Amino acid sequence: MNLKELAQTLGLSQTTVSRALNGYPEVSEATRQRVLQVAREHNYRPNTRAKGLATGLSMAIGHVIPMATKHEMVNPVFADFIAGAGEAYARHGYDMVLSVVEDGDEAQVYRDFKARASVDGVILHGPRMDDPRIPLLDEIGLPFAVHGRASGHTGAYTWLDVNNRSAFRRATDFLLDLGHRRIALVNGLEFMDFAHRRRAGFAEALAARKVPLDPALLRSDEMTEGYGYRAAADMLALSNPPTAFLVASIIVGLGVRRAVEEAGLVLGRDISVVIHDDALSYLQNGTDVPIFTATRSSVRDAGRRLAEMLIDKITNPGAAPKTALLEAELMVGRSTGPAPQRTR
Amino acid sequence: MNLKELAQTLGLSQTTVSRALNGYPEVSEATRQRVLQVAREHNYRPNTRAKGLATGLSMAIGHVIPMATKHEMVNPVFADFIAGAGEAYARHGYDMVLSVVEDGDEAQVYRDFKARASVDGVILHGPRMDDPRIPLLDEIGLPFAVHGRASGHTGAYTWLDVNNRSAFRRATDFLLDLGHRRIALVNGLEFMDFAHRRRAGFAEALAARKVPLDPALLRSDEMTEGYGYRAAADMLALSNPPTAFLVASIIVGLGVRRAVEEAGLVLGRDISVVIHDDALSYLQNGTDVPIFTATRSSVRDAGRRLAEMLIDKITNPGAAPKTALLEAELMVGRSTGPAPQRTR
DNA sequence: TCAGCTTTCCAAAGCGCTTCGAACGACGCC
DNA sequence: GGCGTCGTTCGAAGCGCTTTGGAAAGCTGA
Repeated sequence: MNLKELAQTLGLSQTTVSRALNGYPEVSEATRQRVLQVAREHNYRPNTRAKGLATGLSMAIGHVIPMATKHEMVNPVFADFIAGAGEAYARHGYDMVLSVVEDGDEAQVYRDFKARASVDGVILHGPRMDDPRIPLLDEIGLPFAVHGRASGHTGAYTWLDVNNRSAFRRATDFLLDLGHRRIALVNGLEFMDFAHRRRAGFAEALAARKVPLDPALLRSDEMTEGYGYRAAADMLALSNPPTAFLVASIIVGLGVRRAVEEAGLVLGRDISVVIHDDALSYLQNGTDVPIFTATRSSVRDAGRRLAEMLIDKITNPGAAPKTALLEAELMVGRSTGPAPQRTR
Repeated sequence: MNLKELAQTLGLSQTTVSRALNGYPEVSEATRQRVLQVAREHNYRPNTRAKGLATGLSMAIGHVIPMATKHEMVNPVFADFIAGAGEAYARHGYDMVLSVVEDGDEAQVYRDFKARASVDGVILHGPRMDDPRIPLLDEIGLPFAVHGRASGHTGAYTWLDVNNRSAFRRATDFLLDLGHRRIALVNGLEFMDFAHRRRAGFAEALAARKVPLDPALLRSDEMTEGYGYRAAADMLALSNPPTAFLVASIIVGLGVRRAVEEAGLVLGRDISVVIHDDALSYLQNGTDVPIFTATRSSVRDAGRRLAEMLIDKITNPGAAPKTALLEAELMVGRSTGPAPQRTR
């Protein structure tokens, strides 16, 4: 059933039917109701492509999923982010189109999106320090919103980020307050902007208390369980091991826990661990008392909000870019405790 | 730059340019080269919607992500499946469109996909026993391919599945061979087809050895870490606890391990655990020796293959539906060992 | 009654592409 | 020389929708 047929069965012109369906005022309430009624009966939906062609809008938003070629790793945080964004899109009638792409080929995908006019805007994931994609998108004129920020980029753009620096500063302070002095940072890849900021927050807190930062206690890699395990196992084997770990994600945290337990140590007594928790739906950090003490910020929520911000930007192209900086909650769980006395 | 402009700059008709770009034979090699050259220089890409409108194809494939309303849970396996499928789509010039939807509203999404002609086919995720979506898609005439199968559905359709029954039968046999007699099954939700088949394989193996199946050792729920923990903790507290666990996924397995270790038991010595491992990129089951003994089958690979199968079906609508049954590998890791003697 | 509004509806153009049917030379053949 | 054939190119219709610019009908007030 297309518009023409629908108009015929109604005995009206396409114009009137189209207007009735799209809420234009120049059609009487009576005919509008009649049109809506019959359209519903026939489960009529306007053809997306025809509508898009006529309006010049695609009512779709693109997400480019970069795939780390190194480990063929897909960021597990995506699933939840996209679930959140998807809710917002559904509410506003947008489709979500995904493009999985090898790490370097993103630029071409954005150019294609624009040239083929297949999306009205894109969400930029995993921004790096001084991310080249931001000027690129500005240049090709594709509206975008960034999940995170890109330090080093001057100029306004729409973004939503967790305050990673303050979160990790607070987490470090928390461990320092418990008496820990040898604190390890098991970070993500530090060319990623969020990891860079986390490290800054960590360093800041140590410096404020004049606690030296030991390079032997810094790790940075892709956030897998195996990485957490190896990093923690290595550092626990040091002659002067850390008493606490600050860990980039719950997945890495699971690896750290494995190493701790394999070393015969007890989490929350011998070794304290604070993670950053994205509140992933399938890896909840405990239901009652959190397993891990954590800086917490829902990535699904971030998806929802950032999608709204992008839609807003698309519908009001003139407005100044909006930004949102979310503070993470610091939730105390069972993985932290006072620093053990120096008897080990 | 659109076709009209491109044709003008070339001094050719749109027809000729279009034909040159789409590889039709009735254009001389000389002009074709010239057209390709100039098109490349201007980074020309045909407008997706216009092309789709003209051809009647959308060159897009839909994925509906059902979101369990109960726990707002998003299946973590998606990320990897989609990465695999995305590769195939990219290779064949298809876009991937995602729709996140609450558990019950899927039917409407499929109807919309068809009515709006926004996709050429869909991938069906997480089939249930006797899944109503299969007849629905048949009825509305939208090509589809199922990741998994739906027992109870007669009639041919395109699917790709892991042989869950044989995988779990073999895993159970493996544990039985090690002397285990009290084996617990920490399964997924059993109205899901895969979980149902796994349970069947498990029961089959026990029956073949005349080992009674104790209902107290059966659990079934959404596959989260917390579920694994609670299920294992509960069962370990029984007066007659299991010596081995057969676990639905690595995430659930992590929870089981937590419970085992919290009970002061050692994995692979006191308690054996076999998981099903989807080879998730961010939760690798060890790099060298697997942490968990596992039945293993890459879900990313499944995504890649099933996407190819669907594209094949879309391009050859006449052909009989293809199916693929993958055997999981049984990989021995460090989480299993001989059943402990009855001294505990 | 009639000009002047409103209200309600419509015909047709246009979005950017594909594709059918036809035109136009050039060529070979009888 | 006329005719069919082949290779190459083009004009124009059509995909399903929105939207502009009217037009017809109904109403108002002088």
